[in-house]
Amino acid sequence: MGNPLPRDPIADAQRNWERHGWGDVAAPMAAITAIMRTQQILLARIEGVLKPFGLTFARYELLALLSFARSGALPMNKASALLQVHPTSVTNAVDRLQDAGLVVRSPHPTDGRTTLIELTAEGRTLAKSATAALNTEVFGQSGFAGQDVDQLIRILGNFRRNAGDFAD
Amino acid sequence: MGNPLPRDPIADAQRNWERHGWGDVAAPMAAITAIMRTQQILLARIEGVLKPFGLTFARYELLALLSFARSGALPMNKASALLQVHPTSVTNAVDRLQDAGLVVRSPHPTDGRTTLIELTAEGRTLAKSATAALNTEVFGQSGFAGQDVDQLIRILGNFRRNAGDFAD
DNA sequence: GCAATATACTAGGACATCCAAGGGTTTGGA
DNA sequence: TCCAAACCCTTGGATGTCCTAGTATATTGC
Repeated sequence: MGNPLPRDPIADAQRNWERHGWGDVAAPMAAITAIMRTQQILLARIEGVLKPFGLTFARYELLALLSFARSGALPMNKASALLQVHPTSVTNAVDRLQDAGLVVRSPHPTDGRTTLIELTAEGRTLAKSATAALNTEVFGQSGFAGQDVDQLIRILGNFRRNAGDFAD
Repeated sequence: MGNPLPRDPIADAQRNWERHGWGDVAAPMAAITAIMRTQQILLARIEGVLKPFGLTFARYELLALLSFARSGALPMNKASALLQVHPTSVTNAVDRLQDAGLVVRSPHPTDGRTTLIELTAEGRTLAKSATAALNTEVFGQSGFAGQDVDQLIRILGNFRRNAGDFAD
């Protein structure tokens, strides 16, 4: 989307914050802005790898989640909770995955309100291929040093727990 | 969007990865997934604080950027580069900010291709208020320990440099 | 000087996310 | 037993992001 900038725009923002008398929150501001930007970079890489499979990250995540469920099926509300996205986002993803023949909707055997999402054979195969590609091309070359990976997992894990993501 | 889960879904995913023989990339996968989720949490907090001001994060970022430019004006392509988003995203944000009377478009004095975005008095005032609110309600209570903030800035700064964000 | 190339912005389209609302199903207490 | 409250999914609308053209203006090179 552009060439490298001569200077780090986030470091500049941090300096601006300090210059305006907000030095006490300049560092967390910079950290949070860096998280936003890093997410954007990673998402672009992931989408790039998934594109040849006809998948987006949102759809891949759902496919991967289903592939780890023993039965290959999950209620939509369960998927929504585990992926931590709004139920309407799951509806949207399932619509498209179903159109692509990768999942099917089936009624819950005992609860008439619930819809199960079920992986098709084709969906399971594609999930495997896409995962292999992501492992090789993204996770295997994340650009994070081993020790930094551990730091990130620890720091962000604490943050997510405090934010109410999980009780653990 | 939901209550806390009994267990950390990302730690579960990491275990699944290991169980399937991808132990060598399970940790980076978990770190990257955690970044995605953390971004989502932070964005929701920020949007919540900005909503009373009639702003979204994308619009706020542009407003804040302009407020730090000495003249209060920037070419659209410059804004696109500094915010590191696609030019069409800037067009979109400017359209809405202009409708709200917070910025105006003006022609570049010497380059007929370029459009300048200029902060209005109203826009400058709102930027100040919104920044104060974000500093108090988000950056001032980020939930990150002081030392962890430094770690994040360092780790993500290295990542962004390697990703080609800036030369520095 | 003029054509070819590069740059700047915008229009249209595909996706994803959230919120608000609506219709069907279960559950639980009176 | 039965109705209100709770729960589940979907539809419709607002935003934001990106990509692919398309139009207009500048620059370059011959």
